[in-house]
Amino acid sequence: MPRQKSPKNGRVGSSARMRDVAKRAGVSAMTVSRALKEPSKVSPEMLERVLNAVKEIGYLPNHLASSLSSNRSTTIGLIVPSIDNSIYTQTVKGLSDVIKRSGFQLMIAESGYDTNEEEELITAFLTHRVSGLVLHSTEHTPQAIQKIKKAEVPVVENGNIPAQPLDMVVSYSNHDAAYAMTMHLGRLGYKNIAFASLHSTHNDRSRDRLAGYHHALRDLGLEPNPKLIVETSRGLAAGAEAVTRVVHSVPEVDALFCAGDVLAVGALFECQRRGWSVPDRIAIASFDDVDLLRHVSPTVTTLRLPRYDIGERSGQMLLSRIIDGAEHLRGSVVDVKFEVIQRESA
Amino acid sequence: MPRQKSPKNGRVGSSARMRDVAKRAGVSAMTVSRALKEPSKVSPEMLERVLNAVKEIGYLPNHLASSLSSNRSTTIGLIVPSIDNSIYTQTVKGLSDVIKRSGFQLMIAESGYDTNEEEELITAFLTHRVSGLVLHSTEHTPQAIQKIKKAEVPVVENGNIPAQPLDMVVSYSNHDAAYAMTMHLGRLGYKNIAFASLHSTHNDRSRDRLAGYHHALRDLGLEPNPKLIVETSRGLAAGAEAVTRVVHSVPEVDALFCAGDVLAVGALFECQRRGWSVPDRIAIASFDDVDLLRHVSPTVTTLRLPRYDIGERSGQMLLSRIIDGAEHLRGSVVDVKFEVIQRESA
DNA sequence: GACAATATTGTTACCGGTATCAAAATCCAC
DNA sequence: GTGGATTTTGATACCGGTAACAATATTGTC
Repeated sequence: MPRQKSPKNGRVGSSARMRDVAKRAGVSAMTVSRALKEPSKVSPEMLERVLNAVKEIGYLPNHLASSLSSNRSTTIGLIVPSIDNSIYTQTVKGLSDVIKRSGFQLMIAESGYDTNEEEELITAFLTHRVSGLVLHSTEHTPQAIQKIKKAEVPVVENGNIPAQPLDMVVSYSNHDAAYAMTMHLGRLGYKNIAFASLHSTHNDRSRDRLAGYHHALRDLGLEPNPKLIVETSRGLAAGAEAVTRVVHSVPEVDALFCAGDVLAVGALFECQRRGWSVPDRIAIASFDDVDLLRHVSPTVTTLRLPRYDIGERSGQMLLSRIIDGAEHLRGSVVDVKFEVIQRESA
Repeated sequence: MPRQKSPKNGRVGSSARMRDVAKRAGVSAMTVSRALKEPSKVSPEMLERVLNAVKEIGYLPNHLASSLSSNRSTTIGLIVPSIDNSIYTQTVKGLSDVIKRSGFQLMIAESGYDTNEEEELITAFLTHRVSGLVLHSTEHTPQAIQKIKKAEVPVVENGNIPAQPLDMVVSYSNHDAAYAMTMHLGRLGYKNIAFASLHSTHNDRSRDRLAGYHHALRDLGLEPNPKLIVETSRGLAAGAEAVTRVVHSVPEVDALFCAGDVLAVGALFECQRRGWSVPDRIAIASFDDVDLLRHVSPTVTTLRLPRYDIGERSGQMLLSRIIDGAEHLRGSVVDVKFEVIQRESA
């Protein structure tokens, strides 16, 4: 009779093991495992005995052991540039809502718009054996790319449509969106359209937006003017500053396209302080449809980007790959729709 | 000579194991483990050989195996009522910044202000063997409490100062904060102070805020008037609605304390639409110092709650318990400071 | 009622690390 | 140079599950 295998005396009262449940139910550990994971493979009476024992003992399965043994985990890693930026939180929520339904857990980390930081986080996630990754970025270090390829983990990139996707992509095109809004302003008759962007993020998203702006100017037959391009930082104050600077260098400016964050609101407040009529003195357009833009006066013309949907779609595709092994999704690029929302400010 | 123990043919190219590194470096697996975890316990030349082998093979340690074997994990679970509410994201960032430095990972989930949902998430986190929990809530189901106690996991509660803490607490007092702001309004001479709160969250936080408001009225010698209390939903529109409703039922109202979310901004916009002067016709005060409140005109009087600090402090205390076994922290309650920020709106 | 097919349960080895203790190497003082 | 203390390395069992296969029970068919 093999006595207690583990002579460990310090077993914490906390964690009952599967074999404890098994003993209590008078079955083997394997039957317990099956009862919990594939109830259909177990006879009804066994199932009941096991479930009772689980409840009596207060057994909590150990996901670490389970994942290690079965070589599959139920965690998904998400890396966003910034955790406290409302732009990303909607996407996070979309993703969270989807994967929660499948019993997956989300590991979230923040890269601070830094690809080296991102690489470290990817490494950390891989050591935790996440079964999928969502990267709200389309720029990565070569090492990061290599590690991901080697780990053979499905990945979704968000935030832009990259020229060379890592794997799957769900995003709008920053180029196309900026192009659409600039064209919209041009068709409304504005001739001196300024462009404000965030200098803190010299990434492909900013560059593509700027390219879209230039592309639209060309198609509109307008002369690009470097003085109409303002780089600024984040926040309401920065939006105000953008107005000040562009008006100072180009007094005849008649429209300002704020391509990021809440810049447009800051710009609008600055115009109100100056007593300027928007859009008569200067039109204002924004990039993201934050709630606020509908409630200020005048209401602000902007782009509607389906940020929640992007998270949701990303989650669905990732889970299809992980759970159903949907290999046909490998490398697919979903270019989601956006639309220009015309309001009072332009 | 024991040949390859595992006859498994389908080893994915992805994951080299510690023993692969060991073989390459010509040492035992145990030496590799020590070289990576406790380099001081290994001779310099061994260390170098191991690190080279790690690099050559591209070895990524397996945290699942490590945690299982050592019976300690490096993940921390965080449950917030809502992922996309900016109020919580600052706390999340504070926590994230701290634990990232220690190499811990954050698992984040959203309870939707529902204690049953919270219980499920707590269970899920415990199956993942998180080494600590942060709950942005102070109300829990009895089962949730029981599971946490049984698992013997350190916990930090945020969001309020509960009468009966689960373990550690880092928060401001909702009662005291609402009391302070109401007293402030009273001392400024306002007599008919209305109170707007969120009906969607019938939790202890809302109740304590209301209690603080009543307490202050009593101390100010003001008669409480049920008609001055408005319950509303979230968002800017709700703030506007609060103004409309309270003015309709109590025309002589001279101050509105918006105890949540961005209600105050919505209320302010509504006043602007009506052409009312703030604070002459009606004063407005808010509960949280969101950036916006400093940029609208008039600027809005509010409370400054150290939300980032709360996350930071929570992380520090949790890590002390986990890493240093700082048992003296068990049950400690940190009542963080807040302050009234007087601006133009009151 | 006999036998093959199927469903149910159990046994054993292993997932990839680490705790523990034993063995070997190195150090130090006298 | 010797013996004991200390440091460095290794062998082995085990963490708590599951895959794979074996053993047993049940079912269906003619």
